[in-house]
Amino acid sequence: MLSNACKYAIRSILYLAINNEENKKFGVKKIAEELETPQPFLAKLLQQLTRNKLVSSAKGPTGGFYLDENNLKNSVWDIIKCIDSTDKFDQCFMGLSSCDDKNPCPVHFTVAPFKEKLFKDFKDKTIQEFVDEIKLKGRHISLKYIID
Amino acid sequence: MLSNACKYAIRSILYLAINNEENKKFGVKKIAEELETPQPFLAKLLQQLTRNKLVSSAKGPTGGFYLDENNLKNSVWDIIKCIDSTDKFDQCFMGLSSCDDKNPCPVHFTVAPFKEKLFKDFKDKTIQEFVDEIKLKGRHISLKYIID
DNA sequence: ATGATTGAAGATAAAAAAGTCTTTTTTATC
DNA sequence: GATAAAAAAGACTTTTTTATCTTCAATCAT
Repeated sequence: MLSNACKYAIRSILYLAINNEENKKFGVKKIAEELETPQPFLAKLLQQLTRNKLVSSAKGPTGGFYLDENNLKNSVWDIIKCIDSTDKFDQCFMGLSSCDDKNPCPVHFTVAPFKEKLFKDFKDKTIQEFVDEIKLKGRHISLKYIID
Repeated sequence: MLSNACKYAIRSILYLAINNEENKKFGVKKIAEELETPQPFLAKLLQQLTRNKLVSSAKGPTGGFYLDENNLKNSVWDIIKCIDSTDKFDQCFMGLSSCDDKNPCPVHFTVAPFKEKLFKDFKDKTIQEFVDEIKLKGRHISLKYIID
């Protein structure tokens, strides 16, 4: 459903949001290591996110990526729009060009409520709200410090 | 989640199952037209399905593809295994290499029950049972004769 | 000032997925 | 038997996705 690129992008932004502190920035190297993603590929993605104002950046030593107040007001949906385009979410699981409650594919009524829930997570919440919930509920977006 | 190839394959088999009649066979051209899929691409897929005994075929004039009794005992899951491999279903929606109830990604508890339901549809039912339900409940797998 | 560090940008490469084309083989029918 | 219709097989092409590499620009620290 989501491309690798988009997964990396979402997790990067969540990583920045979770570790967000006044004047703290993170280099590509650090982020790529934490999330276990290919570094140069992630660099390109962060550039794209920065161009689209989903992430903030500073060059030079002590530079890096971070989220400002406005960045935190975006949604996960905005990230998907930026990297993947959201077409896939409208498309039928079975590949029918038209699939809805009236003319449902065999799994339509399994997929539809799932999409509804995802939309609630991705569209309605800001990044800030999203990570507040992540922290509250103990979700994770990196694999480096898993409790087993 | 499913590749185009796999969607075409599933819908082809469902098409054959729905229209299954003693001694009735369907050529690639017919199936591709009905399902609105690229014909030569579908031909390759049907070959692959035939090699793997998910579909039966007969060459020569009056030949074509059809499902025999054994073919109807397979599941949609078998088709997915044949065309796509089922790895994607085990993978985390966010791309984490380990994501489960203990160490869940932010959308794990949204995705997990959805997968459960899909598995019930795809793993537990035979093609025959699947299409019986399709007929009973009025689902569709082609787009050509949609009631609007 | 200047050099080290970090992001920005663009070109390029590799791999996977999607799709096409051509030739061969089988077989029913005339 | 010849012919035509259909699947089988394999090579080939195109597009998309994923990933890398190299050069340039900015800027902090000394």
